Amino acid sequence: MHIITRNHKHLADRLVGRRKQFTKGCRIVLEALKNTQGTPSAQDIALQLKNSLSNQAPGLTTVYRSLELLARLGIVQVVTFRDGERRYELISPGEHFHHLICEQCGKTTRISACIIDGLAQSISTEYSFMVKSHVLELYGLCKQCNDSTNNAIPNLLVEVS
Amino acid sequence: MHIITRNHKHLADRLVGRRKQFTKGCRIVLEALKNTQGTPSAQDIALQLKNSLSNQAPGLTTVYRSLELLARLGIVQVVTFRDGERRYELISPGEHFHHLICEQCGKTTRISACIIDGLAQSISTEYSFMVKSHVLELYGLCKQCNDSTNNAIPNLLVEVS
DNA sequence: ACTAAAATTGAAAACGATTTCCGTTTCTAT
DNA sequence: ATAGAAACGGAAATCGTTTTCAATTTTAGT
Ligand SMILES: [Mn+2]
Ligand SMILES: [Mn+2]
Ligand SMILES: [Zn+2]
Ligand SMILES: [Zn+2]
Repeated sequence: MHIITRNHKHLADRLVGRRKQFTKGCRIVLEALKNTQGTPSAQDIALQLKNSLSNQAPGLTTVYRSLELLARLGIVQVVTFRDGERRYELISPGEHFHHLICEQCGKTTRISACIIDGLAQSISTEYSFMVKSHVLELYGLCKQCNDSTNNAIPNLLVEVS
Repeated sequence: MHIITRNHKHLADRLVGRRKQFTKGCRIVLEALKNTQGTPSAQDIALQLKNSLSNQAPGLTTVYRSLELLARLGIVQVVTFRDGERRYELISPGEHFHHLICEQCGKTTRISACIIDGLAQSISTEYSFMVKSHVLELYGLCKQCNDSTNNAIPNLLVEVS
């Protein structure tokens, strides 16, 4: 906890609004996100903490509140896939990711490829809209699922919509 | 056998799949979508129908069921913005849209500009992932909101994150 | 260290969108 | 007309998330 406090001390200065402090709960949630790969939901995190920390684990409410703060601080990205559940992943401030989501096995893959550069410019001129952020998620089949599906039903159509 | 069939009717429904017919409820909901611009939620639609058709209006449950069928038929696109509420809009089969969402006034604009063409190909080769569909939504400020918030800076800035 | 004020915590309750249940109504085919 | 199948709709359930609020912990002033 000392390490994390030191590493993110600069963030503590920016705390404004409801949540004012970078608390132990936040530190624990941040730690959990660091140690987890994937894109867990708040309940995933709370459960994992309950399993690893038992009675020391922060409650679900605190997990939600911590995630909200971390997101506001810019070190957590909130992502929502088709099931509507909010999921969270660690980022560096200013960074963002997109995802490949397998519709069959549910596996998600972070990708940093971003296509916004030209688009934002053309949107700006065509619609007079200032793009400040964007969401891009790609749905389809991962290699394994695509292979196994093609074996069962050979030559399935390749549709890009 | 009648008793058993009746008691487990809901299970059988789930196995076979739900909606089978294009019913009056669907027709009414479809009509409502045609006459509405914007991207209404199921509750928006139900309320509007209640206002216009009074006791003839389909109930909220039927609105949900109709929207589900219309989406499955490919003539309704389901979109979810940051508030997580599902919204619906009419499309031609195979068609899809993206949106500009003003973070200040909430105005949304459909755009048909699509960036998937090159991306799906490069994703396929780099990640062996078959892209079948995608979600792209752009958040920012519409012209009016941008002008009123930064009247000091008349030029439209393009911030891409 | 003491103490009062401020902030955080978490269990329970509230919330809101969506889904499920199930009795009633409508449709369809004979 | 009749029976079986499907749809309807209101109530209840579900589920992720937020709010409430009393208790606890932390902070800041002395
Ligand atoms: Mn991007
Ligand atoms: Mn597209
Ligand atoms: Zn897969
Ligand atoms: Zn606006």
